[in-house]
Amino acid sequence: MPELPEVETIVRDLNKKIKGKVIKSVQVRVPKLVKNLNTKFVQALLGQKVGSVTRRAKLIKVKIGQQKTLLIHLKLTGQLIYREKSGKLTAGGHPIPQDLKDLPNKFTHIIFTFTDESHLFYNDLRKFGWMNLVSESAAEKLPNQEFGPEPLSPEFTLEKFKQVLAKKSGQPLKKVLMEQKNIAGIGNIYTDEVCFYAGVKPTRQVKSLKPQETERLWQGTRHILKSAIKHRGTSVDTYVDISGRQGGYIPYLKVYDRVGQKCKRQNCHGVVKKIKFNGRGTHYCDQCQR
DNA sequence: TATATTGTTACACC
DNA sequence: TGGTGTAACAATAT
Repeated sequence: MPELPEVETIVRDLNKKIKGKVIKSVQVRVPKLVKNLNTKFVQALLGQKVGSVTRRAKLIKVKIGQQKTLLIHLKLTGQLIYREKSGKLTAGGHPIPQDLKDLPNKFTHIIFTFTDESHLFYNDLRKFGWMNLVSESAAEKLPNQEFGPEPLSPEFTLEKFKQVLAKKSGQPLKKVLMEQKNIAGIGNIYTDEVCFYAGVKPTRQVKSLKPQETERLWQGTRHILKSAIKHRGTSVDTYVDISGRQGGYIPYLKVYDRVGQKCKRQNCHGVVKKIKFNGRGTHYCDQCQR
């Protein structure tokens, strides 16, 4: 499921692959995935040149022509897959999920074709994702009302993190870390991983955190997100990059999806537990997380 | 067939 | 009015 590191990986790849290409055709097979869909959606895209691709939280922003931006949210199971004209997937020997070898497949809902006959496929098993074509100015303004600071930006200092926590001192840690208005881009996987890094249970009340724990949470947020980007994200579900390759961060997961397995902390003999908390599957080691 | 899945949002409530 | 907490929602696999 794409969170900040997975979306960042996709954005970087899109910049390499589709920036500068001109849109030749757009096929919308499942209309509900396009917000404000009308005849102008396709019309406004045709013949336009793709500009730079950026990210805000888990939202992908694709500049279209001079004045428009295409917003894309992958939600749980959205995939963007880029394919050259030949249609052959060249992942350099990496394994490709069977259903991605031959596209479009039954989960392909939107298809962009560029003038060089390359394609960008939007696949979505659950159909929870969406895209929306908006004016560039709207794209610049809107996200800043919806999202807190980017955790990897220079503005996300320890002081800033403390301020965010101070406003939510009565809430449980996990809830605060996952709320996009507080900090942008962290989802269920990386929340659990950050809490493990800091040696703190995700269920802790924010106001109970000691200064040292707060600092480790801040460090952990930055360290883990950076590391996950370096390894091109985590594929626990359907996530793949735009070439169909899975992310390489799975071996580095300490608690997420490791229920019943031995704690990876040195000298800790605990076993990873899984509970339902804040409505979500939550993983931690109760030996070394306090 | 019931259930789990998760990011987002609608909505009830104080 | 605004903050908060809960439930609903999307569709599918198992």
